[in-house]
Amino acid sequence: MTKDTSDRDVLDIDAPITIGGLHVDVLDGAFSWYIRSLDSAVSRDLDQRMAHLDVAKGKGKITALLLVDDYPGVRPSQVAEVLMRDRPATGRIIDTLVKAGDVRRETDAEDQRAQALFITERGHAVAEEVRQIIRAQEEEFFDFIAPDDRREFMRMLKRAYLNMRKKRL
Amino acid sequence: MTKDTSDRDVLDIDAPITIGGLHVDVLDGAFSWYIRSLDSAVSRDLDQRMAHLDVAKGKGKITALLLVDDYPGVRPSQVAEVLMRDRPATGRIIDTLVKAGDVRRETDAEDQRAQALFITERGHAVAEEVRQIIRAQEEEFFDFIAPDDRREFMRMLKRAYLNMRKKRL
DNA sequence: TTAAATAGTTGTGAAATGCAACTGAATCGT
DNA sequence: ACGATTCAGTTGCATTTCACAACTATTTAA
Repeated sequence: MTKDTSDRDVLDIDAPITIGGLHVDVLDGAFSWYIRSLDSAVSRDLDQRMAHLDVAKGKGKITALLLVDDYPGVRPSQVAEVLMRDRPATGRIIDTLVKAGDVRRETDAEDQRAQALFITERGHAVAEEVRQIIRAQEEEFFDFIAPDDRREFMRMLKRAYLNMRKKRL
Repeated sequence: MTKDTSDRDVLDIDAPITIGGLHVDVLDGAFSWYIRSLDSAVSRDLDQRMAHLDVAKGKGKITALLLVDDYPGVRPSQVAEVLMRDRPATGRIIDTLVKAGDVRRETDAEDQRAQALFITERGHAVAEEVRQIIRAQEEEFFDFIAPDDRREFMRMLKRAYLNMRKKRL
């Protein structure tokens, strides 16, 4: 992997993590702990940044909105699979998007049981703003990692995600 | 759909992620999305692996237990800080640990307001098993990454975590 | 043509989280 | 030394999230 550029570091990465006087290194090497903590921090931060939008407060809504924006006519069941949620949960997420006027439900022409989801004009605008916010967060939280390392990090995340998903499904 | 090509190149190192017929990385490709999805997958997986333990279902309980195991006499407020939760939430987590017989509450000798938490024999055994499970998950999870890269990936995670924490607190 | 599978909805209960208000203990200012 | 303020933890409550089960409607298979 790319050698880390220590000269850019503001934080001493090898120093033990100290929180409230405790060296949390106990949990070091615990991949899952970092993931969970990062998720918590990232989610909180995103919620704040998106507080003014109707998709705020919930990772599900954001992903669903972006999915519909990218895939006109996508089905709720497909959204559910991406979200790793069951259909009821997904249906309710879509409910809020529809109620907010960001997404439109139609019955799929080929299968009367299914629905086809479409983004509205308003929803598209919101999606654009969401992407903007995500990019901004990305930029801010990665400013301490060199571009090459950032690229590599993202690649690792993706592989980890794929691996996990493969094993669980 | 406003994904610029440089972003796509970053993500298209490996084959595109396909879920339910959708190419998901065209959709998002964002750090936060991977983090969130990974958290979801990791948590679910950990819950399953720990289903037989009384600390199952919840990242808070696990971290709290390990903390108390490593720091005899630790205070709930310190635990709260590590967990990034408020005191009520932390208190209730500790409640369940106490009720399960894994942790013992004492009043701090130096400060009558505060508590000192201690692991019980049972709790220590559970903590050991938890560590075992975490190590196992880790091993299984990373089997596709070479040890060196694994170490580097962990450093990245740790950095991201520290940076996030620094900016938010 | 009936039976089974699929898409989505509704109902319900459990769990996590966050805020405000409260008790009791320590500390600070005068 | 005493009253006010701060701090540690608890209780109550309101909100959100999520999974599971049961239900309707449509499609597919036997």
